[in-house]
Amino acid sequence: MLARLGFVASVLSEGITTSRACRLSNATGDRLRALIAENLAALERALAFLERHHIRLYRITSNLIPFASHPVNTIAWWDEFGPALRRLGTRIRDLGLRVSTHPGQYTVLNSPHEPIVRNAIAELVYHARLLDALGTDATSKIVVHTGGLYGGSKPDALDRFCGNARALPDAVLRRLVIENDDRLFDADEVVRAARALGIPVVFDWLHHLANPCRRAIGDVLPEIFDTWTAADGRPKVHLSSQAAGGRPGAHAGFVAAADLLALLQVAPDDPFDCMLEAKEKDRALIRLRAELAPLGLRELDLEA
DNA sequence: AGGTGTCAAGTATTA
DNA sequence: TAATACTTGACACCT
Repeated sequence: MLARLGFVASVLSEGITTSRACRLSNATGDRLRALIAENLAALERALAFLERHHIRLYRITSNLIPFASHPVNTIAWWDEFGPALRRLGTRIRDLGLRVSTHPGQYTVLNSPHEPIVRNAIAELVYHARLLDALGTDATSKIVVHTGGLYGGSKPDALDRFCGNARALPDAVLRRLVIENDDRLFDADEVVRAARALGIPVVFDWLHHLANPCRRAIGDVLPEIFDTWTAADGRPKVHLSSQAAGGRPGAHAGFVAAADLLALLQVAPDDPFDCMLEAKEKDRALIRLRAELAPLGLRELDLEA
């Protein structure tokens, strides 16, 4: 059952971007401060948009604080911008909004290379610090992939992931969730690692189509939903449609209602949150809603 | 002002 | 060994 639809970062229909950035070569303290202030102000405008459209699921960009985990950024931004962050957090809570983050492809916790793991940890600590500074609860998640193979076996790669994950600060681990990817680790493999760690799994529909697990997904999804405890909040899935003509796994601009209907066919009856990963962002959400309405399908939380 | 090459970071594939 | 895709937008330099 569909509880909420959400989207990622920019609000295209209002030209709001929350990820102003600069090049490393001109990342001075002043420049970074100005960018942070701009991004936080943009996030506030994004929240107003979410309120107007009764959208209660949203992914905050990793670029909100530029170079947050890079040594060039020595700003104690969580202090300096603490009041602004707390204000945003209060707004988020008042809206009943569930926010999450999704560190990018360079955050690889299972790398056999120590400096890369160190950087991944720094990036995850940044994400946790951001969500903590907003004062969101443990239903605000940080979504990561499990990483690469490095010419070795999948069990070894997942063991390395679990070992490094277990050593993370609790502030990170309580928010950490893992997602099936479109090339290596399928839904079934990821759920086994997640159970070993006691953390939830975000199921990604398009990744599953590109990289399906051996077992029937209808049998795996109940196990995935079960990884979400009351403290973690509702199960969350990622939904996108295949880009026509793109390589398998490439995101389309919009999300086809048929993909959501197919997901609902195989998903358990429990309510879940659904993050749309589409190039057209908020426009994709609005359009999908419009396509669902005639089918008598709406988000459960819109009733409340 | 607009067009375009480039950008912190990793991994894996292809040439 | 080197280039490139992934995904992605946005900067920054050039015309």
